[in-house]
Amino acid sequence: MNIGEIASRAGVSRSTVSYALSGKRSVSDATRKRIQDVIDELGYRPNAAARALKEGRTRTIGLVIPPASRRLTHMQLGFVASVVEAAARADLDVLLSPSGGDHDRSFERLLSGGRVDGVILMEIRLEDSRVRRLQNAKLPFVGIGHTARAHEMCWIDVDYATVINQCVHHLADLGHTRIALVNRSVELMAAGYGPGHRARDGFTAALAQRGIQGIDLECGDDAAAGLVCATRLLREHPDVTAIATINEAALPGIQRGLEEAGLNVPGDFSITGVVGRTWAEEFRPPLTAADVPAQDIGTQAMDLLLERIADPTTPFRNILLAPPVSLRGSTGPVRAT
Amino acid sequence: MNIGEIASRAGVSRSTVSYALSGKRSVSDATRKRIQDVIDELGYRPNAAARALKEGRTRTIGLVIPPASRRLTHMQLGFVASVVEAAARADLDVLLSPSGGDHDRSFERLLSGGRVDGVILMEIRLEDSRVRRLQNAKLPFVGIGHTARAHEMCWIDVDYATVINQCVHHLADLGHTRIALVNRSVELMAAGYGPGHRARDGFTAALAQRGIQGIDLECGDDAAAGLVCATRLLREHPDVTAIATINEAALPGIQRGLEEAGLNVPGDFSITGVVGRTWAEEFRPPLTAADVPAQDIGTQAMDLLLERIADPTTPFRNILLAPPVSLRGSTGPVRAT
DNA sequence: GCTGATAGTCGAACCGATTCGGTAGACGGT
DNA sequence: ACCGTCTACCGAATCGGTTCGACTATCAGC
Repeated sequence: MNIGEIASRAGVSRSTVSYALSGKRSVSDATRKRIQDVIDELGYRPNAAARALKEGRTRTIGLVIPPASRRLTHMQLGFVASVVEAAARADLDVLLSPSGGDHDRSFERLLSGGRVDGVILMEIRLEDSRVRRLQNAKLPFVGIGHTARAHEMCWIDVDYATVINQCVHHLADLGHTRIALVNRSVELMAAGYGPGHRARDGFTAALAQRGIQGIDLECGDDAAAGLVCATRLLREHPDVTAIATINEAALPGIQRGLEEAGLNVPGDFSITGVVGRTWAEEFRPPLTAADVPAQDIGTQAMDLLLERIADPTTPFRNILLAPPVSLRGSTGPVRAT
Repeated sequence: MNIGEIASRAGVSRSTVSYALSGKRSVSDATRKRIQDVIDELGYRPNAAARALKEGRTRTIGLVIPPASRRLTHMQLGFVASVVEAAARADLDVLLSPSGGDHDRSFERLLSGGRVDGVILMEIRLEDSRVRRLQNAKLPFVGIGHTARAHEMCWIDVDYATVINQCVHHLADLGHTRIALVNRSVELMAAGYGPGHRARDGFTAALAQRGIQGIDLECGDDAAAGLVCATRLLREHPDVTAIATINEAALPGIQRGLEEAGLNVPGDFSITGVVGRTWAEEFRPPLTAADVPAQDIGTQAMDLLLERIADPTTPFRNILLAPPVSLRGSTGPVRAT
């Protein structure tokens, strides 16, 4: 069932049906009604591929998420949810591509001719070949995260350096002088994952500013790894009294590790995190954390993308967010010994 | 840049380029190489819309998820992740449609001509108009969940009735005689959300079988609601000593409520849940729960869908899973008074 | 040397929409 | 009566692939 079928049943030409639907030219009320009746009766829906072919756009955007094997953090989930919601508001569909590596077939297809009108890229590494390939494909795209060369693309990102810097200052203000940074996984760090490296930079800078010492740890992205990491930290560095982390997924495990070691939070030990807003409250005790407005970030990424799709020649815009640290129950003054 | 451009640069006809790429007719090695060189040089990729138009299929499936406003449970997230992964393995793309209601534009687009080859539908209600609309559109689809009329469609589902029944029996075995069911939200129940109603049925049946009494509660799908729900339960029904719940999202709040009331789990109070596998371990204490194999379910849903796409006339298959209750640390014998 | 099979290629039709140019008829102004 | 303007509609081209039928050249079999 195609537009020709509708046209012949309504006794008009195909172009008239098209104009009746799009309203781009005038069609008499009588004709329009006749056409609409036929359409309603047959349940006709215009073929999306044909329309996309002719119009040269698909009204679909691609969203590149971390590979399915890796569980999304709450923050990433917030990004995905808000991008999807923003796309729905703009009457756009979202094509999901779970791909991290270079030669991911799903990513290949995204690049392929006219599959999507634009792409939002998540979990970007400092050196990320996907960026170059999107540029080569001349596909408008926006990053949630950015590469080492900030100027080469349009992005929105959390300022992990500043955020971790603030966390360390907060802990130092409370008297902590031995602080550990629990970073993302060894693999991600080795792959040059931006937030991890920027967090490390912010951590090192803050330590220097306060003249205190820190332990820099990498930790797998799940609760089990967090438990192992916390346990080892307490054993190998018993003088550490606080953790700052950007590793959301490890947090429950870190907490469990502290608990199993008989440490009370915040009485004996302090933790700060960087987590999606609304999630910090779900910890016990509620987590002192930089509350990342994941909803806003997804929405703004979508806005940036729409802008680029509308006019691909606009200069790249970069948005860096450094949400302040919200004080909750997981940090306190260092215990008097 | 289209196939004609490649053809003329390689000095062959468009059809030869097509055959060189698809391999459906023989092309001499020399010609194939010449074509491939031009393609590599120009970075040509066939237009997806044109191919879809001609072939009559898009190699894309639609995944209907709950509206973006509602946060996905871990279990649902597991479904999404595994469907996406399974689709990637089958070289299919996934189009996301966040839609619960009837007249969701994103769902409309999914139905529209040839947008997707098939659909996986999540969070199905006992009466769900989307099912009828997919049937009318003659679009192959598979439900993760099912309607009141089990025979009308192809689906895979968790047997919430049996699972909750088992939970209650387990609690009763431990001596609990006042058990509360914490169900999903009032809104979902009112909308006829299947798992909620089936869980209630299983709960009622188990109570009758054991000759004990229960409290049937509805609870919003987040931690805050869980806290409120638990607090009120303890106040209004102080004789209750155990909770069985299918409400994953409320669990952290329920735990907090018990904790704030000074109740020790499992010493004073027991909890059982129905949660995505791997998540039960992340609770403190680890949650006695029916571990839903969300990964398998997504994968199997995909298999069912591929089967239906390949042959839409196959009889509907229905798969009902009742994962056994895994004993962990959140249930124990009722406290001697 | 004739026939038949096969490999390699081309041209044209086709998928289902959109859109441009054209035209018939109605209507108003002069 | 003539011209210009609008409205309402039609026909054909077009988007970029795939695929069928046809054609040529080559080679084997007899």
